[in-house]
Amino acid sequence: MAPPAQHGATHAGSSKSVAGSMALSVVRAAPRQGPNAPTPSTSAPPLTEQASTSATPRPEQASSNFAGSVPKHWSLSSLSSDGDLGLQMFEDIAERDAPSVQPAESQKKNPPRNGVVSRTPTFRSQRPTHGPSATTRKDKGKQRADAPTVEDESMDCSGEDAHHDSSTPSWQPSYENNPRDQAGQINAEVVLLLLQQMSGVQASFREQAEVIKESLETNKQLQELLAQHLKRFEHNVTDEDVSPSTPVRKGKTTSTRVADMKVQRRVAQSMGVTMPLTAEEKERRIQNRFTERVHKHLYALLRLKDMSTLAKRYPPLTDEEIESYKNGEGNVVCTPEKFRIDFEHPWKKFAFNMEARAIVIETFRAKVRSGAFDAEPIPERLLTKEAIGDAVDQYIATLRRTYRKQVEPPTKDATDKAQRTAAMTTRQGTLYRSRQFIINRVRGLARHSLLFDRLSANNMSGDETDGDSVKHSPLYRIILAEWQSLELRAFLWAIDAKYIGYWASPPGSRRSKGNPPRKRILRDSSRTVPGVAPTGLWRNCYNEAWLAKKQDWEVEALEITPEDYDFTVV
DNA sequence: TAGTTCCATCAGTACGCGGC
DNA sequence: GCCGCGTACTGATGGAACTA
Repeated sequence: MAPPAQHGATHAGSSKSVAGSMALSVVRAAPRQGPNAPTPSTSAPPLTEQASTSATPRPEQASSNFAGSVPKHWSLSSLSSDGDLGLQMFEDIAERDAPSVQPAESQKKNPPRNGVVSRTPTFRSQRPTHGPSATTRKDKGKQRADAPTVEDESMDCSGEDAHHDSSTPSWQPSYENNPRDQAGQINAEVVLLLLQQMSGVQASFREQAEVIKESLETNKQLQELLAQHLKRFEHNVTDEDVSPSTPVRKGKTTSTRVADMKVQRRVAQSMGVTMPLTAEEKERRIQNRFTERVHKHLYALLRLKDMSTLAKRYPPLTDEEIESYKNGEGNVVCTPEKFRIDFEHPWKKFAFNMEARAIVIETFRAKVRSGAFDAEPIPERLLTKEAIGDAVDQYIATLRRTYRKQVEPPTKDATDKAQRTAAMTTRQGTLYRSRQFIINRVRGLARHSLLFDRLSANNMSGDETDGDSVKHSPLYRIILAEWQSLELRAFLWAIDAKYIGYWASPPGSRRSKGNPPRKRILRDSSRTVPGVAPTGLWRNCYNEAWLAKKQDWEVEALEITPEDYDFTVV
């Protein structure tokens, strides 16, 4: 596979350019090493989750397979209602088996479409073929209209519907009163039919039991998986170890933990589960809303429509103005009506700015007291002068940055460089989240969460636009992170291929909406940068040549786990 | 219309430097 | 040594683009 040839399509195109790279040799070598090789096999088209987890039917599969054997409104959730399930099963079996004992005339009325039984391989396909085909079930509505319904057959059992008495088993010894009973040969056929019918019903019950058992097992596995995710989710919030056997890197930043939580939420969503907000997320929302309100308040005091006029509207005070302010002449004042900030002088030590700061705080408190935010009140603990002051100070730092940019605009090169850097950082974040997602979503990859617990977005390799301009669809040239070993790179690219596979054909639905994941390729011209090496990884995660260049104390600080990590991707 | 990726921009944090 | 400021780095956020 082409390295992160995240799309299979890039394999061929990049193979030539990648030929000289060491990474390719690893990637290419993988298929020859067999399935048990330590490096992941990535030569095949990106594996989908379906392929990787085909041994056990997923809940989506289970429920869809079930659709062929139980009424359509039935779902996994129905498992909680045994009584209902039993009734639905009985209805289904009775309906399904009915055609086998229908009078010839009735069978002519409802022949299987195309005369053949065409089915997809489902649980049901393992059953004896005496049941109805999937195509006959498709006509269920019409069949119910034309042929006896389940309810009709139930009535037959009670002997209330005379025209079914020859085909419907009854537990009452009725042959003594049945005219045809007197012709013993007919009775024998009836008995034979009954025996066959009972045998079929028993077999159906056994099959249904198997289906339910499998479904319960699938459901149980799903619940276990979700429980694991929830546990990890909570763990991310509390930053406590799940167990001694799962060492977790403590150095993850708050924002990375937030990103991890979002990934967990997306994983749960892909399984049809909505996770409740954690305490940390609730607190963050409150804090963010508070900060946003303070910012808007300051923005209103400055009477700004947008940031573009900040420096023009608020030039620094002249020496004369400063002197006048100090003397209290009243020519230069800072009031809510004539609010002003001097972005050249210090924010917390320049008297004029100190007064401006106090005005922001007091007017915001007055705004709160007037009931401006009563719809979604701000907690009392955030209404202190200190808390409001902190929020103001943070925003002033941003405003000062904006001011300086307007007074001394950066050069185009500097702007371009900053934009490229920001874009690459964002892509690293996207890469991290997508890798986290597939690790958490695909059961067979779950064990690699141990590795990802020690990684952050800034540990991912970067990339840059391949070529002078962005084309559609754009190609991104990988920037290698020097600290990563070849095995780790190959593993990460294999994970990327998995994600592409999942994105292209998510289980139970069509291709994912939205832009495709970016295509990343390795070129001969690909740059190598030192990158940010995480601590606590296994020794085969780090590049030996890179380690050899490090000082002893630097290597020690990495706290390398003295074991090899098993990068196998199945 | 919804969900995803991308980019540009905003915002928080850490660190270095200089003045006091 | 402390404090304020500037800078760089990093992640979050919002809107555009895109597609099912």
